[in-house]
Amino acid sequence: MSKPRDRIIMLFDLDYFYAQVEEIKNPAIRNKPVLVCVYSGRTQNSGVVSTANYIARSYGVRSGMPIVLAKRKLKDIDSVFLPVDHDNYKSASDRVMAILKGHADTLEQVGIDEAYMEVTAKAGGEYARARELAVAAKKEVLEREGLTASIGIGPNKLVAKVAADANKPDGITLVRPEEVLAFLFPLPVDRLMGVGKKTGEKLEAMGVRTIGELAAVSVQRLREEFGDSLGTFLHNASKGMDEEVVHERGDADSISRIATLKEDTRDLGAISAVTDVLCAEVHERLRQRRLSFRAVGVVAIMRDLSIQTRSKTLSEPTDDLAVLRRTTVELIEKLLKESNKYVRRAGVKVSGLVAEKRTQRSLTSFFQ
DNA sequence: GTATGCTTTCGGC
DNA sequence: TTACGGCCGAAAGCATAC
Repeated sequence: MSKPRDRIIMLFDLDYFYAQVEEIKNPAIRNKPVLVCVYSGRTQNSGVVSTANYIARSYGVRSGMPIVLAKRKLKDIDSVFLPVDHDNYKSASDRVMAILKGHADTLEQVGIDEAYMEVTAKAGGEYARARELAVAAKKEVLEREGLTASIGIGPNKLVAKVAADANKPDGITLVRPEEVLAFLFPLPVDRLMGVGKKTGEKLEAMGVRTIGELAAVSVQRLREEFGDSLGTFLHNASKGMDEEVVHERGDADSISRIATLKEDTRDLGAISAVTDVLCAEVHERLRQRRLSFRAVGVVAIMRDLSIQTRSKTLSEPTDDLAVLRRTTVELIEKLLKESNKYVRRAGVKVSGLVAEKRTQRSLTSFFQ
């Protein structure tokens, strides 16, 4: 068994990304609360805040907050509400990621505004040099794109991620291996990636609030409470141990579209009318990437915001829009049969994506 | 028992 | 007091094959 060499990993995280891109596009809004929103189209202000700048956050506005609630928090404050402009954010993101590649051994983009950077070789294994790389990356992104970012540096992805969150916006946080425990222990457990609402509440009930308190619980106890997988993960994470490798990611391996219905309904025809459009949009994206799909999934977000999904794997891949539509309707029908709730939003997803083979047309269809 | 595949849920951004 | 998007990947949970 060979011992893996010590790694140095950075997490690069663009600050309040969508809102920051909007500030660059229109600098006049920079000194006001800026909220980039997803408008669902159901009523004038139905939808949620996707990203808010730090001025808006100082009034209590948060990502995922209903727009109407954000409006209430900003009553009588001169604020800017903008709809998402995904194409613009994507092109800014692409340019930033291209810059980051030049500062890393390996770049793993996560979402539109974050990337893990393995810098072990580039930094020669030295944290002081890793910091210089972080400074250089931030400088180049600021000079070329006008965007600030926050960076965490540590011995693995888990520590790098927590470190990046420790000093935002426009910060660099470096945690050397010998500093990991002192850095993590005072922090609340939910700062660990993988500890969300559910796990956080369960830990709270066990009297565990901080990462240090989590580290004091035996791995046996954690495995009893959370199962082998999550229990082992929590134990390792509490001590800042993580072996996840930084790997470049290819294109997404699923394509999905979802939309909010004009009104809640259980009518198959009304829902199909919407999913037919979503299917066509998914199909267009498949066509652009020259892909066939082998699995189809539907999702329904019900009136009470609970989520139901159904999916079906086909016997062989296809690129046929009619098959996509038919399968979607079939799955929605099944879902409605198995739930009595009203549907608020409906979505379609294809997965099992494979490079399109030359479509083998049957003799009958060939002669038709 | 282990490996693999499929469906559904969870949760980050 | 309520309020409420659109993506994505990972993992859980279960079934089947060997």
